[in-house]
Amino acid sequence: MASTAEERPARVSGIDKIERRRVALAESALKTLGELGYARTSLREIANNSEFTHGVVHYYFRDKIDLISYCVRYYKTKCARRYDEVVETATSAAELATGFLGKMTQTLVEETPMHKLWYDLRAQSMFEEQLRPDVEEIDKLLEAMIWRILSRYADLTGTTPSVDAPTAYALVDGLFEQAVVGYAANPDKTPALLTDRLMQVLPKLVTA
Amino acid sequence: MASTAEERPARVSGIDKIERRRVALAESALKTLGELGYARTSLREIANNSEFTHGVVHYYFRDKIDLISYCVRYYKTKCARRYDEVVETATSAAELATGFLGKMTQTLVEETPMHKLWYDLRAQSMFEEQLRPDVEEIDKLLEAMIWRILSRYADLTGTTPSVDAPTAYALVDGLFEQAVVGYAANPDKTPALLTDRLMQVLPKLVTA
DNA sequence: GACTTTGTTTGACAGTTGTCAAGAAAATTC
DNA sequence: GAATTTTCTTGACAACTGTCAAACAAAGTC
Repeated sequence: MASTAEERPARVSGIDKIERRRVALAESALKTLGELGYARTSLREIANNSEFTHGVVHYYFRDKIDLISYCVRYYKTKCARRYDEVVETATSAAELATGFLGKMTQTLVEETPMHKLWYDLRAQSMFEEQLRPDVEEIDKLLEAMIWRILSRYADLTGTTPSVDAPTAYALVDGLFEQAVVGYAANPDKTPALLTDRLMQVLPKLVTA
Repeated sequence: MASTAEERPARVSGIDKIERRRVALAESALKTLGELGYARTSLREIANNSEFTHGVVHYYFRDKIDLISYCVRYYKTKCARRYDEVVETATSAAELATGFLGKMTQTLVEETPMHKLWYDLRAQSMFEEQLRPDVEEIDKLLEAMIWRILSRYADLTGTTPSVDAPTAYALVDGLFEQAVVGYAANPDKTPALLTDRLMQVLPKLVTA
């Protein structure tokens, strides 16, 4: 839903320009959102932390939800393919596991604000209906992502997944969310703990 | 942290009265918070949905965080012992499993707002440091709760848990959170799905 | 029954929020 | 290079926020 794009009589090159402006705004907004969270982030705060004025935000986005919604969808396109390379290039189960866990702890550490924001927005979507379609879409993407990994893992070990895709996603996501929440209090040990726990769990998700 | 209780020169009976008032305020606040979520709930909204005026809120709580903090701790005392009876009375693994799952789907359905609020607050705690100690405490309580169930389950099946307590909690919590988020969109099928998925997973958390 | 303590109401404050509109500036078109 | 369209700035608005304090009511104390 939302995010009006067409409706402007401008020439073709203008649409691209508008889209690029939108992306710039979204990137700036995501930075602020990641730091402050949904509840504490205002349009003015977003504008202040960017090179734009608060009026511009309203020129490119109908309202706040439109902006957030756009941000969420923009963000999704950058993250759900994170493990694709690992899945495609791994030639053994161990290689896949270490590659997967390496990338996962890496994004946990390097993109903490984005993950915090994601769990925040998913929680908000329980109260704000307008966010629900976007959140649902991302959840599906992430579920598919986990499923690709697990399928490949099963292939490489000569086994088959012993849980369905939604279950696998919920389990892995539970561990990852725990790590994201715990990372603030304990940034040193959390990545290793996550790795350890996923290593414990992964073999249990397949059966010979 | 927070929630000033002593510091009042009142007589003993007065403290109880104050505490009872606090509880009444907290219960009212929890109702509103559960419906609207943390971000959209203001002190005035809380007061409006109660028999009190917004001034009273400030008479019993130093500020907003103090109130929320109190609410969270009050809420926790009512929920982390939810499965104790089932754990103590079950005489077989099957009985324990069905009892546990029954209670879990029941609370999912009957106390949805509270669970939504919990996940919301946990997300907020990533951005609001003052909430962190309370959230951490509840998380520990819930972890212990899950661990009691899993231990008993292992006893009754003559096995031992194959994952540690934080892992078990993260896995079960992942499934439950998925159910809470999904419940809004699909209240009919979600409880059954949760039951099914937990039934798949539970046996995998123990080894002979 | 006067007096003090405790509890509550009410109204106000300063700040912030999302939203919008009028007009300046820049870009584009002819 | 004038006219027009697109982009941006600025300032304003109404509503809402957390907080507080002064006036008021109730209860308890001597």
